[in-house]
Amino acid sequence: MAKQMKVRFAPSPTGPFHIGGARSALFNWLVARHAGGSFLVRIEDTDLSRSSRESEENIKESMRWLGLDWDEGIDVGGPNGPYRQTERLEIYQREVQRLISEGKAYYCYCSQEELEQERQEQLKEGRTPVYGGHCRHLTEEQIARYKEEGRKPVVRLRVPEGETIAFDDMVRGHVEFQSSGVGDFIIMKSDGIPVYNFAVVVDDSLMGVTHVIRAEEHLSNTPRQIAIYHALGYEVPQFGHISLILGADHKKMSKRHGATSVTAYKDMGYLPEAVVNYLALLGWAPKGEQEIFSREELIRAFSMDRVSSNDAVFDIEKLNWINFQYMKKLSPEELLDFVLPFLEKAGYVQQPLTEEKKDWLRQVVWYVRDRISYGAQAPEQVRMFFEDVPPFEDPEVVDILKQDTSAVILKAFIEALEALPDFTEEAVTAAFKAVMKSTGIKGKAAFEPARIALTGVTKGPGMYEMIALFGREKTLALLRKALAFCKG
RNA sequence: GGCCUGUUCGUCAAGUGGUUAAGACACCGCCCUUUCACGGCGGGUUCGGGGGUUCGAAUCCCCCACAGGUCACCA
Repeated sequence: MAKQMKVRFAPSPTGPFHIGGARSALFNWLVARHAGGSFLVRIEDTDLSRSSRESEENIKESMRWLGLDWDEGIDVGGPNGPYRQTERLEIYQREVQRLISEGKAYYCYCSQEELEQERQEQLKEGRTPVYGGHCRHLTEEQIARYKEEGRKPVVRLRVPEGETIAFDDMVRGHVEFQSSGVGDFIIMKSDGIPVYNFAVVVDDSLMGVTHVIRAEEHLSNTPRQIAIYHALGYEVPQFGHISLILGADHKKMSKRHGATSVTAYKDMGYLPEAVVNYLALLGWAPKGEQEIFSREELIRAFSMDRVSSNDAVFDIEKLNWINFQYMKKLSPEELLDFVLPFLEKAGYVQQPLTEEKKDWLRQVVWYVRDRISYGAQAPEQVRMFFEDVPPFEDPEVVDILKQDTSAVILKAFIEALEALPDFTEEAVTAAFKAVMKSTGIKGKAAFEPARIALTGVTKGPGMYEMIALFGREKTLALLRKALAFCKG
């Protein structure tokens, strides 16, 4: 029986959880859930100066928000812990010592200045910058001298020369590198902390990871890591390098492209299922023509052989459309709950809410639901319920109000509404229709002045329903004010 | 600069030697509608360029161009 598949997501906690990282995590998660394998999360915090617990928390919180649960790793534990690299230092040191004693790694005393100089020379000659091997075969005397100088050594891997390092990538197919382009690279820094490539290999091996699915930026690290697997005598896993997410300018997504963190999308009022759905479609193509996938459907349909190898531009418009599709599925109660924080932030409502107010809000929000793609768009769509009508200044608006028919129809509307016993949508509709018939003013000439009176603009959702939601008092006050403007 | 990866509508993409080159978002037009939005219907010189191979190439091969990634005691 084949070994159970184990995949992992191993972020560095060096900032807010990036949308690209989320996609890597998602693909791993989908692969694991599809195959009935397990999903591990490990924290790669060996860069002491840039790592923070705050970032780690943000990553975990974001993953939970997206619904990407993991079976082993940080927080949930497991048989291969600890799952934070800074807590695994002895393990790396032990493995490094093993390599040194086996002659597969060695101490290097070259200073950073010396290395930099070497690098510059190679670059100038148009060659791949690799370590020249100065410390590959040091004598006891040389070592003693270096120590006397107070030099702190790093440890380098002895990479076999003249070899071809090849692997079959799940996304890219057969990929080859020459070991001469790799050189003896550093596996442990002079402070005794292993370098990323080394820690990754040790952890993935010891933790039993079978498939390494990560972003393409790691593709050129892979030959180095394979060299480490070989030196350590561990089995090399399957690799799959997924493409990068680019901004609209086709550059790698970064801060200047606006929202790049998962938290930012959460805060803008995107639904986690929608973000997951969109991210899945970015770089992966399902077989049929379906676009909207539930979590279960994604798990069932997902496979690495339909992951595309070219970079993908992040398209917020498509995300908006997908989010809109998911928002349409919400019930009035769910929609209000979802949108309420944005209304609060806009200062439109304040907790606690009476049942009556809540009921009204539910109707208001439901009324504008097909104009909202994501939560943060809600306030501007309901502003007429909470803010004063802007002054009539726009020439187009003034023009309409100054038409002769405008005053006539507004006056008639006011009278009809005043006489209305119930201020329901049906009653309001009937009253308006009657007025249009009696005055002979209809269509734009009837609706535009009324709409302007009530909202200040010529565009917006259905008017009868809005009037019913406004209520008698507000509606009449606004109509009278506009009528006064018409005459004045 | 070296190495690696990539290049099908504006964007995500299907496509694996013979298709009218799917579909979705966006865009444009029409319909619906008091308006806008929603919804419905319809539209668009899309295979980076050049050579091959082949009866036939988006699909296979070579060259070029462009883009991205990477070459740290970062991950």
